[in-house]
Amino acid sequence: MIKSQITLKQLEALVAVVDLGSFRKAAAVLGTTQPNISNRIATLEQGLDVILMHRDAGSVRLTEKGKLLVASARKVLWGAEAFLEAAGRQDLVADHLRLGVTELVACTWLHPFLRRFRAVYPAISVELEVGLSAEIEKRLATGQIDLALQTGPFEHESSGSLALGTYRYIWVAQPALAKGIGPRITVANLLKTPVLIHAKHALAARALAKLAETRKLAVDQIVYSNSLASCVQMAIDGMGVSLLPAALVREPIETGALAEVSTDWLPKPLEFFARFDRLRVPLFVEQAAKFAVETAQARKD
Amino acid sequence: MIKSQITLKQLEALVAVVDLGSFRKAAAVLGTTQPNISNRIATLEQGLDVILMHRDAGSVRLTEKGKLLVASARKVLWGAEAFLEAAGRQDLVADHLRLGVTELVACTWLHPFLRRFRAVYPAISVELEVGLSAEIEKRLATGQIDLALQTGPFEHESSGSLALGTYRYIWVAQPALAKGIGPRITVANLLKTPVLIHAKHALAARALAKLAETRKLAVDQIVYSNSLASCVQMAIDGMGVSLLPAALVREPIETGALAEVSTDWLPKPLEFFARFDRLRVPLFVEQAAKFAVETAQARKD
DNA sequence: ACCTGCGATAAGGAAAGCTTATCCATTCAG
DNA sequence: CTGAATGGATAAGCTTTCCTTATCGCAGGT
Repeated sequence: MIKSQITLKQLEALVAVVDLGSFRKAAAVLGTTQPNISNRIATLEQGLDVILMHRDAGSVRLTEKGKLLVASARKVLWGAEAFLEAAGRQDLVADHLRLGVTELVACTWLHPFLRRFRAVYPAISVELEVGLSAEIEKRLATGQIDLALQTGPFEHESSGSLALGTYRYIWVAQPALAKGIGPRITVANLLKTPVLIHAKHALAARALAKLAETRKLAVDQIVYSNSLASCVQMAIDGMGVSLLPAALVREPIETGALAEVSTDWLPKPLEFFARFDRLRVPLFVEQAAKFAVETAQARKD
Repeated sequence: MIKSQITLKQLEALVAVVDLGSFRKAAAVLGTTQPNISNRIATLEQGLDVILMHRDAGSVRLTEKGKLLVASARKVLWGAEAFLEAAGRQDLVADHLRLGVTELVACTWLHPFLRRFRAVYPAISVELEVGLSAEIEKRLATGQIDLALQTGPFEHESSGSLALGTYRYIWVAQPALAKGIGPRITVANLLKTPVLIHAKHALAARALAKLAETRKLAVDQIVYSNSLASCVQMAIDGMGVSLLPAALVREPIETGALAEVSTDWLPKPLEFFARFDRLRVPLFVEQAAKFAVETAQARKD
């Protein structure tokens, strides 16, 4: 038995204030008024006989004890969310999923993934961020996002990591250009035409550069683009051959906008993972990671 | 955010009803009235749109979903208790500690242990049970007690287990009897007088029996007692020599009521452990186990 | 059939929780 | 230095929830 009138609402108010840095914002998010939040925090403090935060007009700074208690309060709320899940009422869990994905994910199965997630968690708003895998990893490590759908390898380990499958590369070019190059050629020949490649794919781009160096190949021009979609477009426009994940160019190949170029060399396939911090994150994030696995599997090619 | 007005009180009512098997008892324990409990459960059910239990006058049976949710509700409440602990307000956590101990513990450091525990958790009532180690282990395995202070070895593993130290045995007898036997003798000679031994100490009693068998020793009489205190008393009364944990006979030896008998054989020391189910139990049980370690250490001899 | 023990229900009152309106302190611009 | 803007505390009144007392209907045991 708990001989105290602490309330889930009070704990909710506490973490909202801490996360948003302001009573008024917390009130807005929780759908109530600032004085009410003020009251919940004050009641909590009185009930515990503890000062949770110093509020000098314009700033809210947690006390040491406050920091401790916020962490503990989060666990209680996750437990409550898990309870609602167990009751099959995910619709009553309203929270944010801060999601970071790479462009390849965004261009392939992100949409069906989000549909699936929203169907199960209609009340959870998704804050989406598309970026380079390295950027996303950094934000995951600093706790700025909850779930990362990104490519390996990683600098830091994360306590939760599910494999999403691999994505093979292919060389593609505008059909006219491809025909000019011929059916089955060597990379040596390929490099005599401009190459469009995604800079961020550290592995693929570096592997190609190393290959050119060790084999002492002549290189016409390599265009690095931070945007995969741009690579596809430039390839379609006939600017050169491009090394791209097969999944990304399936549609332009089917419509004849691009043609595959067979060569004697391809980089290792990309490996994708759903990553999160198992200790720091509510249950629905883990669930979202599982959805990602299923969605990615279904879309596999 | 939780878009539901589930309340800690509701969850508390739920687990109380399940644990006590009755709305009225739950009301009594939670310090309120039966209609109030009725209301809390009903409100919870309506809020979740779930039927938690069937109540045919005179019996309360959980539904399948109910069982699931009770487990989840417990976790939330443990989280809330942990929150109060983090706030340094253990006094606001009122619960039961169902404690099983062996007689040796009860006769040595149980009291200081309980004092220590009550000082930190004044609101937690302790339900104490003294029994044979095997009995206690069984009750721990079936979830009827939360914490066991018992001797190894164990039939089943438990997810939480802290070593409490070892207790060596010594042979003792009434001083007059001890003097008659002599200062340093063999077990062979010792067994010619009646031996008082604690049946439950499977290891010690069995070791002695085996020794007698392998060495083909003549045995006068072995008295098995399920009560350690009785062994001590019978030894003091001069009924024979007794093999007992040293800690238990320190006081009668100091007052001269008993004297140690040196022999060429002693069983292996008793090993004590504090055991609990880490997954099933609130935080204060783990804390209690730590107190047991410290208390046992302080009393070590 | 009767008594006993259980949970559900109804009605009134007590105690929260919430909102509107206002106040006071700090910060920053001009 | 001043005035607007921002952010939290406070007061008063109202709404809602929660809790208690009293009573009912339903089963099982005798």
